[in-house]
Order: sequence, then structure tokens, then C-alpha cells
Amino acid sequence: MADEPTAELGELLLRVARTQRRRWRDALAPWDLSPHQARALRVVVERDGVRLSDLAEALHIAPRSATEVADGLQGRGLVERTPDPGDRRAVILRPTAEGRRVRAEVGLARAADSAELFARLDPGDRTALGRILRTLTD
Amino acid sequence: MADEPTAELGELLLRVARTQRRRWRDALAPWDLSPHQARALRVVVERDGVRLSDLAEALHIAPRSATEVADGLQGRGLVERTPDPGDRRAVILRPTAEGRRVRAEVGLARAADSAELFARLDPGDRTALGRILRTLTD
DNA sequence: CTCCGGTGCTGAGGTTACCTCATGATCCGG
DNA sequence: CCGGATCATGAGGTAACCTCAGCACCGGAG
Repeated sequence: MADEPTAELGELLLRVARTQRRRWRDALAPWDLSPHQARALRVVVERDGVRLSDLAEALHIAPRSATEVADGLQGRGLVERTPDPGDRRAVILRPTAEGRRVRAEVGLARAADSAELFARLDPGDRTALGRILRTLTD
Repeated sequence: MADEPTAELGELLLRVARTQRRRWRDALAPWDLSPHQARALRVVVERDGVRLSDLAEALHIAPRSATEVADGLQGRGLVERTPDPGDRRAVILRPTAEGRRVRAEVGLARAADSAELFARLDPGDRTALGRILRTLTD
């Protein structure tokens, strides 16, 4: 077998990821959420309340931009701003009941979409892919 | 080993791709090119002249936006606008000598970066990864 | 040839998602 | 209790997209 050219590997990887991201964006359409907002909602729900500055760090954006993401989610009634009892400067973002519900639905949709994408791989390949990708992340 | 959960596979894939994109963006810094501009330059050089509308299609952006990308590259002296001899409405984007040179350098840098990223895989895994990713793109 | 519905590029102007910098409130170590 | 850090946010900027309208031009029908 010829040596796999790494440049092409990189290209393939980006291409598959691109497809996946596009699929995800489309899957998110019913809730009118951007991928970024969905990601933020996920963080808020999973940690069950986050400081704005921590959310910024989790999303790798500037603190000021986290304010805007929070505005968007709050405008949709998915999160609410509450004061931090231990620090009156801080704002804690908490999921609303609706926020939790949407997050759960989105999670299911995402899982279904992922399953569909990887269905064309046989179990062995899925295992191998997982192992290889894990090797590439550390 | 337990069945590889597809949701996690999807996450891993996006994560590796994210790392790769970040690396690529950093590798591009010396030329002060955005990933998008580099991609456009590559198309122009490889086809040795492209209509703006064809460039738009290749980059999956609106025709109007291709004009802007072209402006950026032209401003850096990497491409030039020439009339299409067969259709006076059209503009053909051609690489300049500098454009070809930069494209070649960027290509080398990209290849080197890719090689570095995938160096931690043994040849067998690289082959497997290529095969699996190809399965996922069609 | 003349007309006329498409095509190709771009000016004008809008949106989105980021950013930096400045400000006021608050926190906390000394 | 004071001065430097930290927190969220207002103000304002930028990059990369978009749509819409307009003008030049194309190519086939009559």
C-alpha cells in the first residue's frame, strides 16, 4: 500500500468535519439556534449555572462577547441572569425549564444525526476511528 | 471494548478538525492571509485563471462575496483581474508571479504542518484513517 | 438587425459575530 | 481602609458574509 500522504489526510479530515458541521447547523434549525448558542446552552445546563466569565472561557471568546451570547439565550427564554450570592459583581447564568427542555431535545437530535453519519462505518471502523482520533488529541 | 458511541465520535472529529484549523491559521500568519484567502489563492493558481463566479462556486460563497475576496488578493498583489476574451461581462482572476510563489510556499508550510500533526500515527493508522474518512465523504 | 430575458460583476447597505477600550461596582490582600 | 484586580457591560470598531439593484453584455427568437 502506498504511503498515505498526510496533506490529503488533513484535507479529508477537514472535509468530513465540514460536512458534519453543516449537518449539525441544519439539524439545529427547528430551534432557531446557532451552533454557538447551542454550545453555550449546553454549558449552562451541564454546569447548572455559570458565571459569564466562565462561559466566555468555556467558549473561547472574550468576556464581552459572552454577554451577547447570554443576551441571545435570555431573549429566547432559555436562560436567566441571577446574582451570584457570594460576589455581587458577578452574574450567574441559569437554565430555565424551557432551556433544559430545549437542551435535551437538541442533544437527542445531535446524537441521532451523529449516529446517521457514522452508520456507514462498520463497528470495527468506528472503534478504530475513535482510537485514532483520540491519539490525535492531547 | 464497548461499542463506540457515535456522539462522542462526532465530538472527537470536530475537536481534531478544530485543532487542525487553528494550526493552519497560525501557520498562515507569516503571509498575513486568512484561511479563506489562502483557499481562494489556491483555486486561482491551480486552475490558472478563474471567473469570479466560478471562484464563488468553488468557495461556496455568494458571487458578490467573491468580488471581495478577489479585492483582498489583488490588494496584496497576488492575483490580477483580466478580461475574458470570449465574454466581455466576465472577469478572469489570474495569479501573478508573486501569487504563484506565495501559493507554493503556503502549500509547503501546510504539508509540513499536516505531516507534523499526523506524525504521531503509525503508517497503518494513517492508512486506516484515510480509508475511513473516504468512506465518510460521498 | 432588433428585441429581450438571462448572466456577470459590483455599488450600496445590512447582519452577525466577534473584538478592544472605558466605566462603575465590587472584591480582597496588606 | 485603600489601592490594584476582577466582573459585567456600554460604546464603538472590524471582517466576512449576505441581499438587492443597476449596468453591461450575451445569445436566441422573430
